[in-house]
Amino acid sequence: MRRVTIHDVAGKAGVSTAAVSHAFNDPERLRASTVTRILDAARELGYAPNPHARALHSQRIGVLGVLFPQPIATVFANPFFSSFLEGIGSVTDEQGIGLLTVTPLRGSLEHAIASAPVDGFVIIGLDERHTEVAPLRKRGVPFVIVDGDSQTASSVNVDDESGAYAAADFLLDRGHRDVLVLTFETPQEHLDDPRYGVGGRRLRGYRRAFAERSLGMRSDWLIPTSVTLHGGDDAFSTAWVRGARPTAVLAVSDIIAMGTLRAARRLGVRVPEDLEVIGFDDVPLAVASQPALSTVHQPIPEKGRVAIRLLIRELDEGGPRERIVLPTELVLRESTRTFAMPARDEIAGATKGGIESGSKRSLTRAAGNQAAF
Amino acid sequence: MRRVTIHDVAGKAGVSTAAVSHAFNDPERLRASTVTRILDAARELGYAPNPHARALHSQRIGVLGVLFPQPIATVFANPFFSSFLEGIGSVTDEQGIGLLTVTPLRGSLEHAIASAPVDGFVIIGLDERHTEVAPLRKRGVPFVIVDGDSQTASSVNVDDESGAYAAADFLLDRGHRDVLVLTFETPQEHLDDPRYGVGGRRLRGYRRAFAERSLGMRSDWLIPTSVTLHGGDDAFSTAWVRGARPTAVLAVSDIIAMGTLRAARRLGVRVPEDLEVIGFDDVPLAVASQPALSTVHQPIPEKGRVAIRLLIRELDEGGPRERIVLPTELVLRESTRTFAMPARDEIAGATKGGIESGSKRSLTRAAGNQAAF
DNA sequence: ACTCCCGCCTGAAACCTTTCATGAAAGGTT
DNA sequence: AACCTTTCATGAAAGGTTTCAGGCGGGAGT
Repeated sequence: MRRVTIHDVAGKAGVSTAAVSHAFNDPERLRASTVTRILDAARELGYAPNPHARALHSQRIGVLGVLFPQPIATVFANPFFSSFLEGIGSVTDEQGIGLLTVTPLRGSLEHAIASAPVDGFVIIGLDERHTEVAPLRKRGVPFVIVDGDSQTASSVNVDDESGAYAAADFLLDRGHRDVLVLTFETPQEHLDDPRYGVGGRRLRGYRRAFAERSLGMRSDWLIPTSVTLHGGDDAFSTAWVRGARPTAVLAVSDIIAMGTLRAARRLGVRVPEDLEVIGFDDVPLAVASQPALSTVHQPIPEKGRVAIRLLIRELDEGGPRERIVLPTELVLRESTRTFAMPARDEIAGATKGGIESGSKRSLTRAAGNQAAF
Repeated sequence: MRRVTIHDVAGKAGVSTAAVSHAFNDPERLRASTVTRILDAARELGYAPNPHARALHSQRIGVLGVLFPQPIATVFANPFFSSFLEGIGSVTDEQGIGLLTVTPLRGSLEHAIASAPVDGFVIIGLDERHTEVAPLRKRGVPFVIVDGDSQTASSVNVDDESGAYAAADFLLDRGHRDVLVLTFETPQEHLDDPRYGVGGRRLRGYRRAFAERSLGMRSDWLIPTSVTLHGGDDAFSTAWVRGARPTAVLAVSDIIAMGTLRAARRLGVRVPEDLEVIGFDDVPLAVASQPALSTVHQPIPEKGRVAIRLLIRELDEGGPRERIVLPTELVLRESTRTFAMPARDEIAGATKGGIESGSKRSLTRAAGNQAAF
């Protein structure tokens, strides 16, 4: 059973293939009666233009790729990425563009990139230094880098350092000195390198707040762990069991922070009375956790939207390269002690757009100031 | 700046284009030295085979689509789908297959389907009755239906009815009579139709348990709501404000149930003392919620894995059509009163494979039969 | 002396669509 | 009646790859 092609339709409608093509792409050029005749024939045969053939000719497939360096299972397990994809998807849906998640295939990201039928990439968690990215440039495939730097492409980042600084500053201000810091697992030599990804930049923010008070971060209280509930749970409880008695925790990611919350509950440590916890990201769940998580808010879906719009613009108009930095903002909820209780409607509104709607605007650094709520 | 093609490489390496093709696809056929010469030239020029051209010829693009009837933002906002995609992704990654999320583009699912460059579809939440699906059949594009029925294609389902029955049965057994039922928003005429999707089947399960005791479900206590935290929160608090005083809640989805938990906390209703709550799905978060949610477990990632494997098999070998029904199982945690406290390691293990692995003493009746995989 | 086979490589067709340049028919003008 | 414009439709090329069916030069078998 061969697939039905434009020729079959042309035959059935008694016209040339060119006419069929026009009927689909530029019906104005044909007499109306011809168009309907062709379309009828097409429907009857179940014909739809072959996307590959079309793409071959037009050099456009109408699909954009989102490139992750992790296996896809890791991606979907992480609420941060879901939220990010949600932002991207809201734009692509509306623009009629498909979305391909590109992850290492059989472990090879290079292969995945080469064989992805897409017009361009949003790349997250990887930057130009990585060997997989360079060939894209060479092949002239446009891309936008998120959470990373680029000399040649547009990038979208968030003011990680200021956000992290604000969180640490807040805790140190309240007198905390025994602060446990939970960070991403990274090759040790890069752990702290601000050029090396999000983790490095956040850590630098923490460090600055310490340094300003002539304090140091204890290196054995800087614990790398995996970005899962379990990772945060494990990191905290292990430290606890070994005798550490922090009065506060700074986590570079909300899921890690939420794992800490869980461990604390199990260990009978009260949050925020005995332990204050501040995460990073403000994933949609942060507001729903128990106690609601204080965290450094970054506009995750917005980040996706901005990135994909930049990419689309580059594709359509070859717009100029841009480097965008979105603001971060410390949001205090129940995992830190505050006098102002969190507003009720913050909770109620969370599912329907919540945080976004409010105050945030300036594209550079709103970070450093305290919560807007 | 034209894209580099196979001709350029052939020219540079001094061979025919066919040789270049072989170097990439079937290097055995060429002398080793020729292969390296060609590959070197290719690398130098930054050549990678054009996926569209390749697909045009081979009739295969190496991408599978997951078809959702909702906008993509809704999809990624729902942990159920994330978990489902996680399962699918674990297989596609390993098999070297790309994954395209196909959602209505500019509101048109039909258009999205026609223009998707994929070799086949996993369709969820839609079945053959829907007009969008029929053309696929006609065009000979293989697909597998999840959570729906099909006369002609393979399908993967879960024993919704038995699972729901078990939940309702459990509550009624304990003497509850004032049970609030929270269900999906659906065109009213189909609300209860078991042929009409997952919601209908679950409702039927609840109803059966009621009927067996000659009880009826009060129709004004059957509340349709949106599948979000907010939806569950809202549905419960609205009912409460209107004077309803249920002693138990059955929700057809965990997110709805979790919304209920949130509302109850706000209203000062203690769970499980004053109110017992049972969800459906057992999303990864259910175990992490506070209190941990009792729910009807369904193997979500497994469902994805089974579906995609079925699809791949059909593509590769044209395997026969199958209808798979995976079991569901009532899992009691903290949102219902039990004497057995939930095992500690159930919580700790949740992030790393959790539920599946161990401890779940089958609390009622594992519904359905074990899957083929 | 002829055919066959071998190892390595190539020419050209096929995959399906879009688009450019062109042609034919119909209708209007002088 | 001759000529010009429009309007509608077409033939053929192009887009990049894969694969089928050889070709080439020479050694082995008969």
